Amino acid sequence: MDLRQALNEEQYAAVTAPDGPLLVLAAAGTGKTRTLVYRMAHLVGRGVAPDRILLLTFTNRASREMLDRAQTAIHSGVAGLWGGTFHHMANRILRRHGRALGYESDFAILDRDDARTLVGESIRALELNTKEFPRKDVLQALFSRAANTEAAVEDLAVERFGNHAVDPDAVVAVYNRYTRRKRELGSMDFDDLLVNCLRLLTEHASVLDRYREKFMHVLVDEYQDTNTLQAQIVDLLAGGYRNLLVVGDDFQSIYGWRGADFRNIMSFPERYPDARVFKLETNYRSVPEVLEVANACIAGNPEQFQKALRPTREAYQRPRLARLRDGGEQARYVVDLIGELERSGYRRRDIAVLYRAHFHALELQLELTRAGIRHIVTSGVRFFEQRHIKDVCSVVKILMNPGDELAFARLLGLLKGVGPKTIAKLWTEFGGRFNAFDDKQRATLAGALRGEGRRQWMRIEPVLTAYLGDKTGRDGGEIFARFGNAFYDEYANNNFEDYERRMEDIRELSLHAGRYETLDAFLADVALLTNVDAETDVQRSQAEDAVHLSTIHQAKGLEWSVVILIWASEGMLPAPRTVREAEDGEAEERRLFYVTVTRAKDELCICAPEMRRTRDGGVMYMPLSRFVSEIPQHLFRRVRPGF
DNA sequence: GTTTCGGTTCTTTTT
DNA sequence: GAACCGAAAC
Repeated sequence: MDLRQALNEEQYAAVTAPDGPLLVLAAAGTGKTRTLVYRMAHLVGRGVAPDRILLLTFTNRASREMLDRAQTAIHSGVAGLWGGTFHHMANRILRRHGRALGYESDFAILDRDDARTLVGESIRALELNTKEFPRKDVLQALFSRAANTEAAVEDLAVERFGNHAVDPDAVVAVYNRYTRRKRELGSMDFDDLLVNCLRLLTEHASVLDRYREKFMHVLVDEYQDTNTLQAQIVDLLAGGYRNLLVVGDDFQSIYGWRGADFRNIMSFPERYPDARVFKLETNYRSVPEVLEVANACIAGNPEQFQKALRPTREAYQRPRLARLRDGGEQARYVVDLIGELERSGYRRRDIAVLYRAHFHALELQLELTRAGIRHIVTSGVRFFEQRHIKDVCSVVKILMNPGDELAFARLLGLLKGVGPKTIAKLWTEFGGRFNAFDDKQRATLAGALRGEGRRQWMRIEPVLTAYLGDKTGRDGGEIFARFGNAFYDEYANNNFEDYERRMEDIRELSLHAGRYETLDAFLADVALLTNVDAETDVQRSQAEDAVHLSTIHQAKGLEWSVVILIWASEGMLPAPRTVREAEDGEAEERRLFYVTVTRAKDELCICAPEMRRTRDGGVMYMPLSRFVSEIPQHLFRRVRPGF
């Protein structure tokens, strides 16, 4: 492997840097992934065993991509290297050592939907479910924010609801109850994974020492999007050998609302005074005209590292700026544009349409369908959070973990004539554990049901007992098929319009589960794999030659020949709520615009409708997004579609 | 007493 | 859609 040949000067310096803390400031499109992959290869080449390396990434997709590429680059392979998201790593450590904090190794992970359910239950139990009191999803978001910023729930409640008629103490009461319920269920939500991992490393020196010793090298991708918990975890883990490499770009920090603090990357040199700093500024991705727009955009956020993206590509043409009448005209314009691009040689898979929020794309989806243009939407609903997926997973969950109240409730709730009351009564009667192997419990359950619900249950029961009977575990996917045949096929057919698609999902799930050695291992992953679908979207759009539709957030780390941004209008981008409520809202929204621009290799087209129908039937005029109008207009090519 | 159904309202971003 | 509420149906 010839590093000199594979890398430019900047990258080579970072890849071959000696041990010790390293900060790589990698602007968009400058070969950041490449640098990380080759650094891993370099370390292994120098004799570091792969299992002494920890690679922390922001998404599962990024982790997989890097490990795949490293595998190719290194002849001896990277088997044993720990790679994944912070949540994955925390999960792995906590399964092993969580007992020190009072958790069993088979603790359940609550996904967002589960967490919301528990919060809702707490609100109800405290009889706070009035019109004035915040809804469960609002409070769940607030609790999450508190965890990720290490703030007190009470402070956030005062800040958020102080001048409304909401009592902060009541919010705290809900929080306490929610926390207690989580403990009762022996479960953790996403945030607990991080919080508890940090606690474990802080309070249990033996655990900390073990991992400090293990991880001789720690590499962190997208460091600008780490929050305080994650930064502390990294500092602790790397605290022994101090071989810490962090890569990031403060200008692509777009997760502030989730507690990410780009000051982590700004202050890295202060926390590690001996850190070497490398800058990657040579951009290989985009044509100069696109980079000019990106550079002009940076100027809007003066308090950040000012850096310039240096182009390497030939001059091409300026990005288009299309001012359109309304969403309908925009949708038709995008369809026409795609046709035009296809005629000039682009494939559909080279094209992405990006937007701030999922609902911005609704109109366009209809128009694309009407025009027969294949497209793939990276949807807002995570694969494993969809109802039908959670329904069939509940069968496996209750089998593996008899104390999983949420799974029990979900499964029984599918039966005709069974509602919350019946479920609660049974659960109490069972003493908080349902063991499908227990004949008496099964008899009680069957006895409590009548009519159609009972008939349905009698068909489900053999699926459970058969599973426990033969203890297969190996062919994990089988149980989904059996449950489908016995009950869910019919249920789905009666309850879902898009029955076909959902059953297809379940077959897919069954295959996926079958790839795991045990169902336990599958379950441990399920909650964290919420994005399985989104991460295969890229491959799907490639394979099916489809236009890719995605939020800007989910486009992070990706690139396309052609990027079309829709709704670059005030009121849509920036999102008004962020500007209003978040401290650095406008700056972060500007970074979002920057991320959009820097995804484009050849063509960038910015669409900005002038009008939008309001709910009450009126019409709202929308100026051009401030992020577009603050940029020198001669950098754009104005287009006026002729209608 | 429970469940189910129908009408209404709102929709930022996600591990 | 999906979350919520109130009314109808079982």
